Amino acid sequence: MANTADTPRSGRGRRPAAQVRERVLQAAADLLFDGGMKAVTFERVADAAGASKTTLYKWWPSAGALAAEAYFRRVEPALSFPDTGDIEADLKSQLHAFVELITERGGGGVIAELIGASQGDAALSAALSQTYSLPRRSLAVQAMERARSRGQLRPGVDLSMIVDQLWGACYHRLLLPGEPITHDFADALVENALYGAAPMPRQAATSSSRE
Amino acid sequence: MANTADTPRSGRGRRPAAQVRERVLQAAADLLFDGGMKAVTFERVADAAGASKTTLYKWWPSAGALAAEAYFRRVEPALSFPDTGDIEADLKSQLHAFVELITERGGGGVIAELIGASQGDAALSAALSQTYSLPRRSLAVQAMERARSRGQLRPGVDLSMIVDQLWGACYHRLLLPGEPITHDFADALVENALYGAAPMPRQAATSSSRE
Amino acid sequence: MANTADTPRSGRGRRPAAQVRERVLQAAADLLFDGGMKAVTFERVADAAGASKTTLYKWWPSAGALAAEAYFRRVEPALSFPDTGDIEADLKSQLHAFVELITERGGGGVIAELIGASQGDAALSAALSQTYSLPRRSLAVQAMERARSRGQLRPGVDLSMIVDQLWGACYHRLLLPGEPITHDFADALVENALYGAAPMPRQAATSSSRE
Amino acid sequence: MANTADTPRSGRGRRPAAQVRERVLQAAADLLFDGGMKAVTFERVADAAGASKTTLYKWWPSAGALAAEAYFRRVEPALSFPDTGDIEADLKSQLHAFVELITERGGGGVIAELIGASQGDAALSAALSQTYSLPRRSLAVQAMERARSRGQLRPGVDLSMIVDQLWGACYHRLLLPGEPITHDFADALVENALYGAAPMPRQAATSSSRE
DNA sequence: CGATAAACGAGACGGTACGTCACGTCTTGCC
DNA sequence: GGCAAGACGTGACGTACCGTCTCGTTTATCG
Repeated sequence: MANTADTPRSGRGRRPAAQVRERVLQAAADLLFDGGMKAVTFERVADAAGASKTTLYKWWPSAGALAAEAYFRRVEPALSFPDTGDIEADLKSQLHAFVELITERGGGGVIAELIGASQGDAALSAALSQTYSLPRRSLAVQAMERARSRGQLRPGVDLSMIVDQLWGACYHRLLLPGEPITHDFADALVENALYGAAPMPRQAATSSSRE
Repeated sequence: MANTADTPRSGRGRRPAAQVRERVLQAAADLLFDGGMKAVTFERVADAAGASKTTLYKWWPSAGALAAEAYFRRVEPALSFPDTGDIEADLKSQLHAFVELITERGGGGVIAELIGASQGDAALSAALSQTYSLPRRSLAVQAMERARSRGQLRPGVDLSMIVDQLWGACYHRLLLPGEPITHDFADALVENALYGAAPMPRQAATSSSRE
Repeated sequence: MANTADTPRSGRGRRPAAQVRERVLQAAADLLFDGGMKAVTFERVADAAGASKTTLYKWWPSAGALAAEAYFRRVEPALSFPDTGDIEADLKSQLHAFVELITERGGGGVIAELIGASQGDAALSAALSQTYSLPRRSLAVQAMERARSRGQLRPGVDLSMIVDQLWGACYHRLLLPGEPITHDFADALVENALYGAAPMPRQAATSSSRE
Repeated sequence: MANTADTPRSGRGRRPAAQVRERVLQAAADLLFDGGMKAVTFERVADAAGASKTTLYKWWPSAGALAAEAYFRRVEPALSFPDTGDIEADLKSQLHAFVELITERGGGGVIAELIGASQGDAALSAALSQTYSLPRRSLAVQAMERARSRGQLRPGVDLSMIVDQLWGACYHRLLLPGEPITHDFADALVENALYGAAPMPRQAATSSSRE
């Protein structure tokens, strides 16, 4: 009943690993995009891909990890960070792209489910970190480092924290729904991260905290 | 006539609802705190509480929703927001308490798992919003409104966005691990949210500055 | 959702027992005739009759017993045994009526299910014996006693055994399907019960067997 | 490397089907013989046999069908029909054995419950027909055919009907209790089936019925 | 170039949990 | 005081996956 592909199934014996992997990831992505994470089951993926559960267990530590790989294989991350020389514009541009991703296309739900499933699935958590969150954080930090060297950011600021403040705010609204995720919201995030909410600049900008 | 002492419940007939609920929530909390979300199963909770699955299904739409109620019943939210007149101090104080919650005690993992499970469990998501995230967001916004009326925050700022920028940053590090969640991080979050990362105040802010 | 009757349900207080019984038996018969024995459940009957399970438990020892009473209430046994003076004709007439009952109308399945359920339901078994099988056996035996006194049956024959040989044969084909139950079959049963399958009358018709 | 001796089965993987079937049937028979049909539950059998419910569902369509197979596996049918050349003696011998089975040993109740459960359990009904009633009917009919060819039975008699008249009479008393099932009863059944209850042989033994 | 070993599909297996249904017992509240 | 309403513990139902394991087949590799 399975076997959605057109290739007539070469039989039972050994087949090239790459070919099997490809079919599996295709099937997993299909299931993921119209059924969510809970449709990505070793059982169902094996059936849909014409593969065997044993094979899946050999290559992926959990159904979540398989779903993650299938997802990123399909959406082709396109990891790049513009550098126009204006950090405010660059941050806004990136954040707009992110807002686009998690609101427009079905991607938002999938990302949310992946992050959700990664709590309590160590393998998926590791895969997400390595493939998704760490590279993105790193790119953003590097861009801000360049901006800081150009004098667009104060020297003492923790750049990684700013990543949390921008993207984390979006994830917050994605994972704990209740407030909308809009482009205006993205702009406000960047502006506030740069200029702050206080009416006046800090009087003595040097003081550290918790002393 | 039988069991006067230790077995407080005799047989099969109807028992007071409140009593059953209490036992169920106790059992669910126990399972949750030493086994995580995946230990909170209708099956196991019913068994541990001496209740019946049917009863659980009548009162809770999903195991996740039951876990959430059991969690909040036990950790007694203590929802309050200090108002010392100094919004920076108040925000830091609250954020420190939050950092404390999700790092020190076992609460962090549980909260993370609850949020994780709420992706893909609409009932749990609704329960979390209503019981947890919305009230907290509301308290913080109200405190900042008071601060704004005192002139400590610029009039045009979206206060709800600041909540996302502060707490969302912490959730970001909680749910997509890789960077530590520390008290210094909390302080830096508040300071940057108030004063921004740009070296100079906003250019258009000509009215007053360090001139 | 229940409450199929048109009477608008008189409320919650006490109601005349006879009225309640009537509604319950009607509802049970309805369920029985289009759903078989497995549809006659205390739960469903109570719901359909607008009665309470408590009430049903007070009056019937098991769902099977309730089904039996509902069945016999509806099909009105019409217990009578003709006596035309010709025992062969009378037996055939009765057996044809029985064949009619268990083949034509849906009665056959219900009777079979009742007998089936009575294995393992002592209350139903007792009810069936008392209401159904014993009276019928008794009527047939009495008719044959009259025939014997007229010289139409040999003196030494066990008349109750003949009942088993006639009706039991039909039940056999009803309960262990495989052979059809027809009117020819009924005729053959009566004829063989009267004249035997041996080609000649018993050689020494007086001698007993097992010697 | 582990469990060399007492625990013949280690873990979760696949095990030889025949082995599992054997254990399941043993457990089912045990439950059946001291608890009746209502003790033969997929749940309990699976537990007692150390098997999984899924496995049982794959091999048996209903708990009743499983019980039937377990029963016949244990009581080893020993299907044989003597042929001494005297049909009266042979029929009595077989009927005595049947009476023995359903009265002496616990078999009677089990058979009755199996037949009972087969009403409303199509799978069990089919299994009973195929394994139990049809072969037995066939053996008896064949024996009577041989007797008829020897001239011990009249040519026109429906032999299958005689099976119903003999065994059906016993089932009648088994399933609708009220009259005892004895060896004298068995003898009387055979004698009446052969020689009839009428005082004289049929006047015109050739007439057919219902014309 | 033919034997061997690796990898595969298929799927049965022991489990755990699901969500539902009915049982028989019990309490509450209405009439 | 009796009844409806219905919640309760119990236990079975039939299904879905899990992760492990056996089997037979096919293919690539190496002696």
